[in-house]
Amino acid sequence: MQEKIRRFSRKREAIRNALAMTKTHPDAEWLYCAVKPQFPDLSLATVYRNLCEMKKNGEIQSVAVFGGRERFDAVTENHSHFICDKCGKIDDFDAVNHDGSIDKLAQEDFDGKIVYHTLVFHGVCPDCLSKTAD
Amino acid sequence: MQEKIRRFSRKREAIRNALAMTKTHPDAEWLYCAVKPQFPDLSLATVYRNLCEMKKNGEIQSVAVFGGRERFDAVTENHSHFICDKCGKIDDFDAVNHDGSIDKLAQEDFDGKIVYHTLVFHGVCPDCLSKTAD
DNA sequence: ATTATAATGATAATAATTATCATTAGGAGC
DNA sequence: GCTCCTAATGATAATTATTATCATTATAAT
Repeated sequence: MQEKIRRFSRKREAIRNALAMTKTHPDAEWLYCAVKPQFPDLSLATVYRNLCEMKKNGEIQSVAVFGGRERFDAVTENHSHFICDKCGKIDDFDAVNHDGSIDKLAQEDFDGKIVYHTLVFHGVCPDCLSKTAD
Repeated sequence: MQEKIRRFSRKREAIRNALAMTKTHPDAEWLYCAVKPQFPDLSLATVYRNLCEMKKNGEIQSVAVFGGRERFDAVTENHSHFICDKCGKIDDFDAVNHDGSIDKLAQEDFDGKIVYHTLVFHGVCPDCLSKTAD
């Protein structure tokens, strides 16, 4: 089967850039709203399509699913995340150092193939903590 | 507000046991099918309700979401997982040793509250690898 | 400019999960 | 045992994120 040739798309670029520019690890709808002003004829389906494709290509990664919504990250280098289970905020979490070596370690004595890993800390963020202090 | 008293429920027990007895890290529907023979009047809603509640209580944990379905684990002690991105199989993955100490490490210099973490390796399982070998 | 087809918009379809509400059952008190 | 309160449930409708469909548009090679 012939490999599909990939064409340039200004909307895909805009979606990619919007994702790269935020640290909120947004979902599809957030990105739709972010790019919509620049391309008023943007369709939500296009956002989903491109996110799915860029993810398959390894250009972006899926960080977590919160409240049934998939959340994305333009940074594909190894880094861990913190997710607040109260408000759903997701932050990069570099306090715990871990690089690709953990994948190599996992690969030893394993017959399958390790491609990547996710390390996600769950808890309550500072903001929600102070609100809960009743 | 009065704390809701929790009553015993034989169906909840059956769901919990079905989850404890498998190593497949199943989703709600799988558990529904597993418990249905024992309780023919079981409703899928009951499975969802109890999974949600036991998760909130910390009795079980959610391991990952694959193909839009949430997958559960009765084991709440720290252990990592491997998920095959081809077939969705999820296995315990103890090759990489990590205990609760990583949470303590993460907690240092962090103003929020760390509750737990998930470490999930993604890749292709041995079975799918051999099938792909064309 | 012509042409092939990748990408898109609009929307219908799908599917997992949640909400609703009338009914059933756990368990405390008698 | 029986009564009562209400947690738990079954059946099903509603919600909602995501995916599929298909006619139209845009990319880029010639």
